[in-house]
Amino acid sequence: MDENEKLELCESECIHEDIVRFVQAKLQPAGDYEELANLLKLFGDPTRVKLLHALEQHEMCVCDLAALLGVTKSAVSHQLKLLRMSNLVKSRRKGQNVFYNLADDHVRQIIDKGFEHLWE
Amino acid sequence: MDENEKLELCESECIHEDIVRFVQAKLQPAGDYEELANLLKLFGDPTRVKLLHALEQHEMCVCDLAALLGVTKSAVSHQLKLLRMSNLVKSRRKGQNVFYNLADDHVRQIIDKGFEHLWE
DNA sequence: TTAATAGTTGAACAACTGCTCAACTACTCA
DNA sequence: TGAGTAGTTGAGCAGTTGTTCAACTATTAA
Repeated sequence: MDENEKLELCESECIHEDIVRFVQAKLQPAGDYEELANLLKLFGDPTRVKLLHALEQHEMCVCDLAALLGVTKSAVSHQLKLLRMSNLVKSRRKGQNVFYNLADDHVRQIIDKGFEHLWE
Repeated sequence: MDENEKLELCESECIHEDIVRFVQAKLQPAGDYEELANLLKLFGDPTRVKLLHALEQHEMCVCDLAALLGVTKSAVSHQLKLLRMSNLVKSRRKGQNVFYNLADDHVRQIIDKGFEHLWE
């Protein structure tokens, strides 16, 4: 179903067609919102967002993070895997430890904007 | 259980205590991460993030959004309620229509950072 | 006042998510 | 090599979430 069909099939009749078409033209392809949601979803869990904020402060190994967050190493490792798959964190092994770091500065920026919204 | 107890009770023994305490001191109170996660969670659904990105382009009524997203007015209204409760959107009634707008610029900034991360 | 359209709400359900547990691999040191 | 610690993984589950449906309220126009 293309975008025009969606407009026609809609249950409603109050649609401001000119505006809807204007906005439609500015939106990204549907798949982009899927990807974006899958990325931003990772910030939507208290454990994960605390974990990310912690890694903003200093690189840490899985044990450190588990202690800091008060959850098992397994739980941390599961979350880190998701974050790694979305390129939010990167890891480096040093002996028995695997140290985790933020992959780039976007994490910090998103978390900062979130806190700004809450605090302002 | 305070933060020191968490450290002591942890199953692991490899903890880098100095680093963990250093990071601990920089973290926010636990409740802040709950709030932050509840906020950012709203960006973690394709329908909602598309809706927000659409409102970035122009204010729209519920019918317009339903047509644009290809979902029912009910679904849109449920989502808008969540977004309103978190001060991400605001509404104004004009006759039979209720027009929705972004409440401030944080939405745009968070979505932009998300797309940046995906595209860079 | 009545009919019509816009929008909201609560219940119910299917799909998803984050945790724990147990079993596994990886590395180190004696 | 073998024991010990760090980390990963998959299954299973309890709790959560996004949608639809049906019933409701709000506003307008005749």
